Amino acid sequence: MTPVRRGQWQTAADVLTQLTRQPGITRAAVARALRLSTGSATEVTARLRDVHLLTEVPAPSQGRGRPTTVLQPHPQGPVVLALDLRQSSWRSAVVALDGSLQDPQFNRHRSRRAQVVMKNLRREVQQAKQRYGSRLQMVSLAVPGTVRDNHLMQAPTLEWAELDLTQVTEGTGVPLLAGNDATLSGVAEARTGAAAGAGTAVHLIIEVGIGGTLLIDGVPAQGASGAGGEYGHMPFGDRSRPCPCGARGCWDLEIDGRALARHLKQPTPDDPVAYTEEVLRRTDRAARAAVTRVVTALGYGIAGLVNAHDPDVVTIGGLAIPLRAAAEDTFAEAYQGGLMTFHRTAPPPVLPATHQPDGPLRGAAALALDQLTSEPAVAAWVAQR
Amino acid sequence: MTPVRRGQWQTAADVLTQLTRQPGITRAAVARALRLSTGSATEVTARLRDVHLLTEVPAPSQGRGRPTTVLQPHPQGPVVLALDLRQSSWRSAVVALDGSLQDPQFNRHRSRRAQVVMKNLRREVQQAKQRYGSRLQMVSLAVPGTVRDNHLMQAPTLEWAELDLTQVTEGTGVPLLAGNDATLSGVAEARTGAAAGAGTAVHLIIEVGIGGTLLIDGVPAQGASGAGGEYGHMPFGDRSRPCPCGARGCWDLEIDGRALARHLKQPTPDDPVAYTEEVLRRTDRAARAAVTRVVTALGYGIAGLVNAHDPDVVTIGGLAIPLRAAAEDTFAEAYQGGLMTFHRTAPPPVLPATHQPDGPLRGAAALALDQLTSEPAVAAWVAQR
DNA sequence: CCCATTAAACTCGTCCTCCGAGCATAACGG
DNA sequence: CCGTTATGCTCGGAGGACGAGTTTAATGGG
Repeated sequence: MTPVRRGQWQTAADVLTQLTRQPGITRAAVARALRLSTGSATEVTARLRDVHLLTEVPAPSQGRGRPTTVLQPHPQGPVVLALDLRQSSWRSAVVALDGSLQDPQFNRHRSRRAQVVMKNLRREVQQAKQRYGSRLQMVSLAVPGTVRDNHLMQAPTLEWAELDLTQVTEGTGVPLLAGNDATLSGVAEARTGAAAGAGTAVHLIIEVGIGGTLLIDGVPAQGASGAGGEYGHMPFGDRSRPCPCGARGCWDLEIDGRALARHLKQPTPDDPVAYTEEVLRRTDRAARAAVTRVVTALGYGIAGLVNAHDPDVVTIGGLAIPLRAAAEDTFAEAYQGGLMTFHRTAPPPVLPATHQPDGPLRGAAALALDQLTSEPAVAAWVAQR
Repeated sequence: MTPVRRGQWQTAADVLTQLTRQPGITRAAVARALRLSTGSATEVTARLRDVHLLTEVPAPSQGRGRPTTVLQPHPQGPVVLALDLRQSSWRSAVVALDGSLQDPQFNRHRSRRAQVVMKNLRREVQQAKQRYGSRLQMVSLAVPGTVRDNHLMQAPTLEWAELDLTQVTEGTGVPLLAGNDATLSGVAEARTGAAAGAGTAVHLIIEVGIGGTLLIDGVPAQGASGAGGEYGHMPFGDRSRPCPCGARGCWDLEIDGRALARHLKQPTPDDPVAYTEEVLRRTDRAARAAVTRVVTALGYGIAGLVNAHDPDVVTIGGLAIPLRAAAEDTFAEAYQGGLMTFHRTAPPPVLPATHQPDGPLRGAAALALDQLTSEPAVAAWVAQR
């Protein structure tokens, strides 16, 4: 086998990366972005066409000048299977190099037992493998829990024990990329959502507890083993209060349905999300007071994260959006009040996430595409053919 | 986000980067690390020699085989002036491409007034410019305060108002790179210190308050404007307590000399560092109890950061080292107790920083060298000659 | 309706880097 | 002293990117 020369496909890989970042981009736009001469652009696209990585279709003309072409993934090009596992359902989509979700599927769990769910996911992977063969280059899986080296460590909503997620791709030989759903929805926001273009972004999502991630140039800070972003377990709260995670005083305990129930002197709800929505609909003083306390804890915590990370923007998802909306002034006051003085003149905006239901799926796809459009992966794809 | 384009001098830049990471590295070792053929290594070193970026000296032979050469910065090569501004003194050193500190200087402030100190620093820069001419490619400045876009925003120890730091290089045309001292000492630890080789590292240093940084692959998470890493202003403390930074409940207020004084019911000390050292020398019960409280706050806070960032290693500097040493069991208990369960089997080690006094200077140099050894900078150096 | 204008694609010679194979060299050690 | 070993050196060749020159396909004013 001929050894692959260093960087041979670097520019080709860069072109593909552009395609994933801006679906529907034209060849001329790519050339401008990468500062390629038109000659180089001609050559690199021809090469990519030859190896079935992209096709070109005439672009609608925009004013004078010879019309350019729109770059599109090749119909025989590589694809990724993106999976999003949730508490009561799971979703899947096939993703080509432009990041568009094809053939999206939604399925309810019939059983929530880990082994049954795993089996269903494995079947989905096997079907994709059958359908796409060697075009299927990667499976990317979002899960609602702490992920570490493709193992699920803690999944409070699913109530599963530690679980090896690689069984999802077992027998297919397709590489797996598993990640936390909050982290991945953050990736989606940072790439094509409310935090698009931000150098540093903080993403937070409240469902049961709070999840999130720090994103630097669209790349999540995953930590040593992929378990980074557990902001819910920073001790922003009352240190006397134990958290199921094992620590004490976690922020988690101050900002979700369990906190509302505690403030309302009710037992811990079975479904904290539904419970929160219910409390948000109430208009009585006790409910409003409980919401105020939770929103205050949210605003202060976000301010602390802004102090620590100095992001361009903060994006929030899940229950954080209606919670803030229910007490906007309270939130603004807590957020401002928690900021260091010099941040106050132009505090980073706290924006609602734009990808809401698709976030984890799109983020999972984006991280997989990062790998597929790396130089070694492109070189390997060419060699494989 | 922006893909790295492989320019003409990419491999040459890679070689120089290797040199900054491992001073005294041999040509053969570089070739192995970068997977270059011996032919390419010969060519790239010859090219770098031609443009005065490095020289080679015979390496002491290590066993059989033709001896290789040690790569060294060229005597006419580019240099960086590294400056470390402290509360009562400032240091400087000239740094060549191997990161070694040449001509280190130590100076006490005669006056601590901002304008006087700035003038002295400017004079140092001008002298370096005179001595090194166009070889002086960058000035890298560490300051004990929050830095944002080369402006000093807050400097509690210096008691200075907001200050434009670019005046330090005014008139010389040399680019300035200013950064927080704690951040830069973290860079030094992550590159060549206690966190060397760590993918994700958290660095914390207590002097007056606590400073620190998150390092990913040796690169500090600087945030949108360079003010990232203000971990001291996360609300790990008592929310009723206002912080001079403008926020409330800051961790800062729980872990330094000011916290000790509060616990001991004494007025806020003028010099919290000296005060802390004094309390650490005391053996009475009240002092021990105060230290215990502070060390507990330190351990819990670090655990929270570990939960959030999942680092390979945590490095601590400044007063954090003697504080922990004064109550090791207390620290270990708080640290363990604050971790999420799955972190407890193999918690990241909390190691004392190894670069102590040189940290900021070495970190400042390292970040400047990152820029000098980038492909565009190498290409620019070649074009300039 | 034609043609100047415009923007982009295409062609091709050249430069540059890196590779690999073959050869040369400088150490060690029996 | 010579075989072994690791490395450096030389040179032909491959391939990507550039840039200058040319061609092409659109617009829009006269």
